[in-house]
Amino acid sequence: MHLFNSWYNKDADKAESIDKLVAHFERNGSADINAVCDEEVLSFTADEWKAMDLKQQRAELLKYRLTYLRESTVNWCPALGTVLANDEVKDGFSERGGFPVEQKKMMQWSMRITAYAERLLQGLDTIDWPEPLKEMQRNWIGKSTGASVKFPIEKPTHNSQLTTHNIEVFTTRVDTIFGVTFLVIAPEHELVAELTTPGQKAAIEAYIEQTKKKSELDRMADAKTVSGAFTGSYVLNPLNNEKIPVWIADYVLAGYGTGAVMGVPSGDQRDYRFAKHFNLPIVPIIDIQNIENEADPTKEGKYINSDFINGLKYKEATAAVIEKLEEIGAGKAKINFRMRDAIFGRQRYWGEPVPVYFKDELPYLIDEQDLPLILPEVDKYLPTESGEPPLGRAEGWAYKASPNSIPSFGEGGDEADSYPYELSTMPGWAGSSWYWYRYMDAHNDKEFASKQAIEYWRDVDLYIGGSEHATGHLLYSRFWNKFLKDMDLVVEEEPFKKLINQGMIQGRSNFVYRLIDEMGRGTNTFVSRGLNARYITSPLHVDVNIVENDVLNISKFKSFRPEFANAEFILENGKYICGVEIEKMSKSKFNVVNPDDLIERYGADTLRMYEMFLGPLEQSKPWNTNGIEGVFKFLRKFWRLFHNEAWEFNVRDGEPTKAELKSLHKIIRKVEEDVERFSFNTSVSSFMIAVNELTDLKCNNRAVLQDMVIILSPYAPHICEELWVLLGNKAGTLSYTAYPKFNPVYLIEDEFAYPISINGKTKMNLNISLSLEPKDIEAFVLANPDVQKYLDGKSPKKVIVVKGRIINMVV
RNA sequence: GCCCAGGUGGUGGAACUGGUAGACACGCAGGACUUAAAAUCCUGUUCCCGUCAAAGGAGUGCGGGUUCGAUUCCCGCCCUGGGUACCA
Repeated sequence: MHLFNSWYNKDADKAESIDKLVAHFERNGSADINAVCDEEVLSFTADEWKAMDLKQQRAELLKYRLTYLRESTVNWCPALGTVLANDEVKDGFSERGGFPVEQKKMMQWSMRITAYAERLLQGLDTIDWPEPLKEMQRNWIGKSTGASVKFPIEKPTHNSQLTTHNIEVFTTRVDTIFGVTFLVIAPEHELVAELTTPGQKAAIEAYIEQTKKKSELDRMADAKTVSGAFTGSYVLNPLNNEKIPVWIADYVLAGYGTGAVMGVPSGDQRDYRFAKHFNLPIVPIIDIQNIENEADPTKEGKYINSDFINGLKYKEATAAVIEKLEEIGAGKAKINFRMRDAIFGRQRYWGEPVPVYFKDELPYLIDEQDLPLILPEVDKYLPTESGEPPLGRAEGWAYKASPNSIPSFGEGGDEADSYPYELSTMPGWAGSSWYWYRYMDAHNDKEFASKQAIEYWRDVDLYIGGSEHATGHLLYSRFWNKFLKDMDLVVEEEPFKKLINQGMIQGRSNFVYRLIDEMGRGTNTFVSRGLNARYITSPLHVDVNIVENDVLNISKFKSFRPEFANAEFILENGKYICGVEIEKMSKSKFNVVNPDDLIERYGADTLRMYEMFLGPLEQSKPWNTNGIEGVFKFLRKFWRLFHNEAWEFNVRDGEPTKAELKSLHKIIRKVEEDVERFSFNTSVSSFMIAVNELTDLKCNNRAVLQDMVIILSPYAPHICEELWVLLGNKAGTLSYTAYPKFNPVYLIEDEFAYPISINGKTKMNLNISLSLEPKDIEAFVLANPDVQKYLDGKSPKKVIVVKGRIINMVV
C-alpha cells in the first residue's frame, strides 16, 4: 500500500508520500516537480489541477506512483494461460510443458525500480558481497553515461502534419556526431509510419512484416546478417544541418534508450557493417582512425572533419559538443539505464491478492481496515475460458461498498454497491523482498515488525544464498529495503551486509537409451551406453538407486515402472552401462540422494562434518560419499581419546603436557581463523590432525579434551554434547560456553627446519635456531658438509635468507 | 561476442600476504592382529629413470615473461562452468 501511495522525488532522492505530491500540485501545479514518472505526464498549473475532476486527477497520479499500471509486452503462453518470465521461456517455448509462447501487450502492475537505479548501483560499494555477484547487478542495472540528441526532421513533402519534429537518439559517443551518416530507428518506433514516404512504403512494410515473423531468438541468432530499409525521409544534423537519411533496422531495439540511434560507421562496428551493406558513406572523424576493414572506436587522437571540435581531444570534444547542443536546445547530457521497471503481477492463483479494486477503470486501494484480503475459493486453479486469471473464477470477487470505506468520487453513478477486485495476484518477490524483517518480530500482529525490534536487529549480518538470485530476489530486496528506509520504516539502507554464494551440491544422473524405430517412435528396447552411437536412441533419466557404478540393475529396472516390465536390452559385455551427467538434484531427474540412509549408518554428526569436509563452501560439485568413511573414523577416534580399551570413560585430571598444549592451541587458532573466512573444510582437516597428534600422545587430559569438545561442538554437536556431560558438565550448557582463548606462548618454537634450496629447488632441510640472525644462518649453512656436497666446492653467487621461512642459494 | 569464476595426483581437496607443491582424507598396494570377519593399527602411494636404496629429472591447462624463488604476479592462448545477449 505504501508502494502504491508513493512517488519518487529526484530532488530529495527518495520516495515520498503521494499526499505530498498532491499538496504540491494544489499549490504550484506540476512546475518544480522533479519526479521519476511516466514520460507522458501532463504539465499543468495549480488552477488546472483543481479544475480536473477526481478521475482525471487519479489518472494523472497513477503516472507518478511507484506501483502503477502500464501496458507492457509480456511472454504470454496461451496453453498455460499465464505470463512467463524471460527465463521461463526457452527457444520460444515454455520451459514447463513446452508450449508455444507469444508476445502480447497487457495492462500490468509494475514497480518503479528504475527510480532506485543509481542508489542500487552506489549501494553495491557499501556491502560485502562477492564481486561477481555485484558485477552481475551492475551489468543488469546497466548505467551508461552519454547524451540525448534531437535530430530535427526535414519537412517531408508527403506529410505536412508531423506530430513530432525531432527524432531523439541516445549515444555514449556524442563526440562522434560529425561522423553521423544515417539514422536508424527500431521497426517498432512510433514515427515509422509518419516518416515513410509513399515511394518507400512497400519496402518498409515488407521489412516490418519480416521482422515481426522473426522470434526474438531468430533476431539474436541473426546478429550477423545485416538488414534494414530506408524510410525515404531525412533528418538534419543539429550541429551542421547536414541531411541524414533515416532507416529502420532490427538491430536497434525499441526497448532501450529512445529506440533510435545515430549511425556513426567509422566508430561503431554495427553501424560500419550497416553502412557497407547499404552503401552509405563512412566518414573518418579522428586523425589516427583506421577504418579500412572495420570501425575504430578509439578515443585517442584528434578530431577531423568535425567542425568546431577539429583538433580537440576526446574529453574536451565531448564537453564542447554537449555545451553546444544544450545552448541550441538540441540535446543534453544524459544517463541511461538498461534496467526496466519490474512487473508486479502474475496471472496465477497462488499469490497474495492485490488489495485494489477498480472503479471507472481506475485502481483504488481498499481501506486498511478491510485487510487482510484473503484468496477466494475457485473451482479450478486455471484461467477462465475468456483468458482471465484464475481469480476471475471466484464468485463475488469484488469490494463491497460500505459507506465509510468507499470514498465519494464526486461524480454520478456511485450507486453500485460493489467494485471488482484486481484479478492478478502478486509475484513471488512480493514476499521474498522483505521477509527477514518479519523474522525480527515474528509474533507481532500489529505491524510488520516493531520499531524496537528493527532498531535492535537492523539488518542481516550474513546471507547465504545462490547467485541465481543476483538479478531477481537480491535486487528486488535491495529496492524494497531502500523504499522502506525512505518511508522511515527501517533503519538500514542495505538489507544484507555480507553475502556468500554457497555452491550447489549437484546430483549425478544416470540415463538409459531408448531405441527409436524407423517411424520415430520410442520402443521398449534399451541400448547400453557404449553401443549407443550405432543406434538412434533417446536418453531417459533412470533412478540412480537402481544403478551401481553406472551398471543398471536390470531386474530392478523392470519393476521401476510398469511399462518397463517387458523391456529388452542390448548389452555390452553382458552388462547394461548407463550414461552419466552432472545436474541439479531434482525429483524429475531421479538423481536425488536421501541423507536418511547415511544418517542411519553413520549418524548426523558424520554427515554434517562430511558435508563441510567436501570442499569450499562456495564450490558446486556433485554429491558423492566416497570420503565419508574418513570422517566417521575420525569421530570414533575422537571418542576413543576419552575412553580406554574397554570403552570405559577415562580422563585424567592434572597439568597438560607441553606437547598436548601445543596441539590444542594450534587448533584453537586454526579453527578461529577458518571460521572467520568460512573455510570449514580446512578446519575439519585440522581437527583430524589434532586428534591424530593427541592420539599419538595418548592424551586423556581433562583440560585439553574439554577444550577440544568446545571447539568441535559446532561441527559435531551430538557427540560433543554427549562427551560434555560425561566430563561432568550440565546438559545443554555446551553451546553457551565460551570459545577457548588462544595463547601463542604454547606455539613458540626455538628451532625451525629450514628448507635449503639451490636455484629455487629444495634440496634438504636443516634445523637452525630461530634466534639466529640471517648473517649467522648463512655462515652456519655454508659450514654444513651436506650443503657443501651440493655446492660442489664452489661458493654460491648469492645467498637469500628469509628468517623463519627459507634459505635459497644461487649458483 | 562480452562479463565473471575456475583448471593442482587415480578421487575430494590443501598450500591464507611470492618462500619446502600435493596437508587432511578417500581409493589402491602390501603387512600386523584374528580360526575367520568386522574393528583397529603399521608401511607405501605425483610422474619418469633407476634391481632395493641412494642419486637424478619433470611437474599445478598450454606458451612466454618478471623474480634469488611463481599454483600464487604480468602478457597471450586453450578448455570447463555460470551470467548476459545486437544496450547505441
